[in-house]
Amino acid sequence: MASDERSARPSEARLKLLRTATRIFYAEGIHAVGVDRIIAEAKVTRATFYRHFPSKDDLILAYLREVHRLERGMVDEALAANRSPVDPLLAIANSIAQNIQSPGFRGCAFLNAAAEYPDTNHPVHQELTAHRQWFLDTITTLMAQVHEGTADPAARHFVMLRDGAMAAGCLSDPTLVSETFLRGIEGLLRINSERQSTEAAR
Amino acid sequence: MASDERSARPSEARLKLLRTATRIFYAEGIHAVGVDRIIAEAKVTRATFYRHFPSKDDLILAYLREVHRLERGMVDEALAANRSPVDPLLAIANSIAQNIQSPGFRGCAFLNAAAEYPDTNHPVHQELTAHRQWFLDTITTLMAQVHEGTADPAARHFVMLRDGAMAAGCLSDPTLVSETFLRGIEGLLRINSERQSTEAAR
DNA sequence: AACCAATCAGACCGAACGTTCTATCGCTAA
DNA sequence: TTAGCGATAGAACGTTCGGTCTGATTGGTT
Repeated sequence: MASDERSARPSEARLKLLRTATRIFYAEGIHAVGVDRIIAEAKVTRATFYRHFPSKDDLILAYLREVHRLERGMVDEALAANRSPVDPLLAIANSIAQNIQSPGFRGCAFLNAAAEYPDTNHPVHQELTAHRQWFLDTITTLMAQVHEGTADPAARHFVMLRDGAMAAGCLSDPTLVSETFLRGIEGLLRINSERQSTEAAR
Repeated sequence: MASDERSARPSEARLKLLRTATRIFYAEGIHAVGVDRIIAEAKVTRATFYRHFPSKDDLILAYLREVHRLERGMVDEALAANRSPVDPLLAIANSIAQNIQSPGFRGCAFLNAAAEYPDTNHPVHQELTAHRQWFLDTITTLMAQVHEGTADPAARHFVMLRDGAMAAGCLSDPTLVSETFLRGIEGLLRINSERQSTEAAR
């Protein structure tokens, strides 16, 4: 039965739409680009667009989910090549640093979206909040394997450095930002490994 | 001569416009709010608006300059009560932490603007870049009084933590974010003070 | 051959966008 | 008093916004 393809139905047009939207939304912002622009660059008609996405908001959500999928893939790669417990964290940090230095880097898609959708009840805001929670949870789990006692604050520290690096990466020299970020992560992981002795005095 | 008031001419209407724009732009974003909304809430007519601001972009620039003025005032306060060299840095960090926890906090106005105006040639982008450079320079100068050798990377580290804290402050628990931020700053300043002995081996 | 879903082409909708216009009002200086 | 000027009010500009609708054309399945 060839008609039973509801699991594998990428629908060429939908793919083009999503690819185009991802590129333009990330590069130029969400409110700044209209539906006309996207269907023009995707070489697709209005009717086709509204067949696949009931509204622009649905396309925006699909865009964020696509970026989430890509980032999750990056994390999974770092997880797959895990030798010692701290390696995945360093691998993720290196991946972030590499991302910042890559051409066309425009910051964190989710932080950018948060700036445009401050209303916490808006689906877009909730989508990005969910992504951030997933990332924090992932880092916390990894951090717990380095030092259980301070996993939570250490993970929050990691994410804070990441957020700062991603935010500043396209506003000043990406190389310097990456260096600062990696130095910060190294320091964080070093302190977290050494803390066992000093923390006992508290 | 009462006509010679070109230095002190706030022009009630202009003040209302700027105050309203600052409040709404910061709370809801820039592209998301139109001129209609601002003149309605400021209780001012279109003609009056366009008398004081040639275009919406000019109002946006005035908004950013206003926020810059406020932040500069905060830094000046921290500078005024300087006892030891590290005190101003801690005062600034505390002020940031307090800001994050204050009601209505919506992140960094300049990072939010950067998300909406990625074009580096746009006046708005250049305005926020100038602000960020000023802040980095300020922190670098202060950091140089703690330890000259590592002032530059330490200042970048400080700013990165600030950016991360400001970005995340309205996306998760502000109290936790503030704590994480202050812990990070404390660690940074402590390391920077202790580094003299360990850095010699490099 | 007949069908059906997807795509295309493009006119069309009301609303909102940033901006300009005309005209009136109220104050102050000459 | 009057001339001038900034603020007021509000209609209107043309464009773009997100979204709908009609109708023709395609291409694979039955």
